[in-house]
Amino acid sequence: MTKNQPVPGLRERKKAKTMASIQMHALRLFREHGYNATTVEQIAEAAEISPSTFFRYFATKEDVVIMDNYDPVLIAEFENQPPELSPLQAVRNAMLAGLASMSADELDTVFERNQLIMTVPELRAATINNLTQTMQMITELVAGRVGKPANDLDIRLFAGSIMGMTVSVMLHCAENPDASFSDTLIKGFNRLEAGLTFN
Amino acid sequence: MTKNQPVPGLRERKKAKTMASIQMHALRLFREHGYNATTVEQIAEAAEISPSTFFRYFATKEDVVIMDNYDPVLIAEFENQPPELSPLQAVRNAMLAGLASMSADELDTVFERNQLIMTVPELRAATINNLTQTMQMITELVAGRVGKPANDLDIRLFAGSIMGMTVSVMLHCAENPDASFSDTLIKGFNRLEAGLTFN
Amino acid sequence: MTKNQPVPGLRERKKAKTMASIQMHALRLFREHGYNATTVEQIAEAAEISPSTFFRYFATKEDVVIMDNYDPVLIAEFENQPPELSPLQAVRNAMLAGLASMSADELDTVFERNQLIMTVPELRAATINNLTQTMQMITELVAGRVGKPANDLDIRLFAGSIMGMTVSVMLHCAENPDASFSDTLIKGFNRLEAGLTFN
Amino acid sequence: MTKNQPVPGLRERKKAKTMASIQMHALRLFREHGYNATTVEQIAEAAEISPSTFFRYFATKEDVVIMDNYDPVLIAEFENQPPELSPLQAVRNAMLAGLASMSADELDTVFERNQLIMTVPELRAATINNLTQTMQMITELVAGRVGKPANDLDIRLFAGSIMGMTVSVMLHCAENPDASFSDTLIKGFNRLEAGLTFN
DNA sequence: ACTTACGGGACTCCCCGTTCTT
DNA sequence: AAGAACGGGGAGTCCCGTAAGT
Repeated sequence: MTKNQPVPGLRERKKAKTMASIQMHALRLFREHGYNATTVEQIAEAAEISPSTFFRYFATKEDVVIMDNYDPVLIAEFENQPPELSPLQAVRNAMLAGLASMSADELDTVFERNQLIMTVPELRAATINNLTQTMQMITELVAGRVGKPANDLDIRLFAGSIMGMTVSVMLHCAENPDASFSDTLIKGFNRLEAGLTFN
Repeated sequence: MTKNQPVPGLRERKKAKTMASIQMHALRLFREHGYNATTVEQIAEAAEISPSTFFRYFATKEDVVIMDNYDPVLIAEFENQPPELSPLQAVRNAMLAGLASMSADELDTVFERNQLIMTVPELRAATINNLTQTMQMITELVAGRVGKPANDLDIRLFAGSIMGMTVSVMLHCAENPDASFSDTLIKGFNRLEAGLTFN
Repeated sequence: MTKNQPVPGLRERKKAKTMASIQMHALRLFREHGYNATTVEQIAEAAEISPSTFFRYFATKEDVVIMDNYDPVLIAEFENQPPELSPLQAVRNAMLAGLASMSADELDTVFERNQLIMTVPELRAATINNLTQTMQMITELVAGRVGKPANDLDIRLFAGSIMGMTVSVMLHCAENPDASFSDTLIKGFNRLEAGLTFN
Repeated sequence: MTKNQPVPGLRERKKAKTMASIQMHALRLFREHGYNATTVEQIAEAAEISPSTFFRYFATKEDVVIMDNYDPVLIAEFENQPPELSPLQAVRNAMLAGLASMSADELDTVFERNQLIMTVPELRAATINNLTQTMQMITELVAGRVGKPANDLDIRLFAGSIMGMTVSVMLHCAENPDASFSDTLIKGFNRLEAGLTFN
């Protein structure tokens, strides 16, 4: 299975390039004219593809903003966490490691996307829904760790709370552009760990 | 405007009746044919109104499922909570009191809607987004209690975590029809209070 | 019920006018560029409406060509036929009377449409399907006349044969522009009456 | 090209097998989810081919249902009919002989397809259109028999009437699953021969 | 006040041509 | 050379909102 890695195939690369091109043009148009005011047709034209090709790459207009490759990274990092960590600590470390592995450029994009997402209601809804799925994956990994079934209530509550906290972090960073994503996230985990008390 | 509260006025009542009728027919159609397969036109026809009237009562198709009157209840209950309670306890008690104030019939409807919501992705997204707004309100109330601004990070993290936990509860109750909403919610708050640890 | 006739309502008239306009522009474009080469968007633009409005008036692109008001005329004429006529004669007379009631202009349009229909395979298929429904109606009327149920095999065979013969007439007239529709139809009925023999 | 008829060649057989497989899966999916609700992509996946390969075997989605090999059989049988028969009798015998040459299994498939075809409007339209072409062929053969040009009106009327009658037979058999195809067809020809009279 | 007409955009699917791969 | 992937483009459906009628 180590084959196929070095040569991703001419086709794959072109596909990835097209996808990136669509995303780039879309984000630019969103920035310039707003999300709702930009039509798929315009994006398609800018990216020099047909509207139907757009939908071949992204199932919905929202997906251009929502989609990322954070999940596999997150999973990989999580599985690297030493077993002596509590589940909460393991998730925290995995998320931070995921962020740390990004280049400055990537982080900038993440930031801009976050801005957009938190501003446009539809996008926010879609993202949160997406996060739910991410958390479902976390659920399964954590379940493995603590030896419980994935549909266990406690595990679910655990994952849901982290998700909700993360949304708060995203909101906060969208409103406070100077705030560091990582730092804010750390604070969030700390508060969860402390039982959400106010001193 | 001499009309008083107890008699909401004939016009108001008719409006409420129409709204309830739309909702009833819509939920029935969703149950029978699925959410996406049911068009607004079909709902309008079933409720014997025109499609445009539908949009006078509900801004979007989603709203038929989403809309509820839980928010004002929640606020009222929250403001009744004694100040010696911690914010977490106050929110918990308010939510439970809100649930307790419902009739068995209302609870049934809530249950059915919850089932639908958690099954259909669009509805789930919309609901969670809606919950975000509810939590925004909670945020403000809690801010008043603890004497911090509403956009304070800690308050936000607090509200977000509760929201995420609540989503987990809704998901769990949708999958386990026998589970009690209140009981599950209590467990959720307990876990938050305990710092999301696994013994 | 005699009301509403003299004043068809401003709305109705506008609707009828829009419909006629769409049909006119569509047929012109089909004539100029061909049926398949003409897109709905072009028709919409020519008729100064939006594409979605087009589909409000005609369920499919084919329907612009197919739709006519011949059926109610046919029914009315059929019911006027004296009962001593054989079913075959009654249908023949009704069809001929329907044709005779048209103005020269209308007949021209019918001719042009017939030309188009028989040339474009999709249109032909749709028309024949449409004819099947017309014949279904004939079936019911004839059933009433001869005192048999509408799903009786003999009645069906009767209606089907007439339909098939009619298609032949349409085809023949499309290829021979000088042939009279009525005359050819009469010949068709005569042959059916004679048992499709060749002397 | 020394290969002979009895052994159609390995490649041909594989092609036929793929074709049959596509058809089988398609009909199953149509039965289970309906014609319109089934996409070509789903059929392709079920038959384990790519969507584009689907279109290599069948020009359109409709063709999966429509296509049969009845035409060449019909022609062969027709040419075997003794010249003393009337054209109507010759066609009837040829059609019946075609049916008689089928195995019970084949007849079952024909039946099921007929059911589907008569139920779904698009398929019905396409089939009838297809029949028109079959009748065009009959036309030519009959023209040869009676010594007239193929575009002769009488010949056309002859063919059209038979086609229409056949559609009625198909419709009737679709609604009455117990009816024998052959018997019903015989009745149809008898009525045509008798001049479509009612006792 | 309630309905109808209509616009427009998202999205799906069919079908076909071209290009790439094996 | 066969077959798969990729892409284009048009038909058609539905949602939702605005404007104009009644």
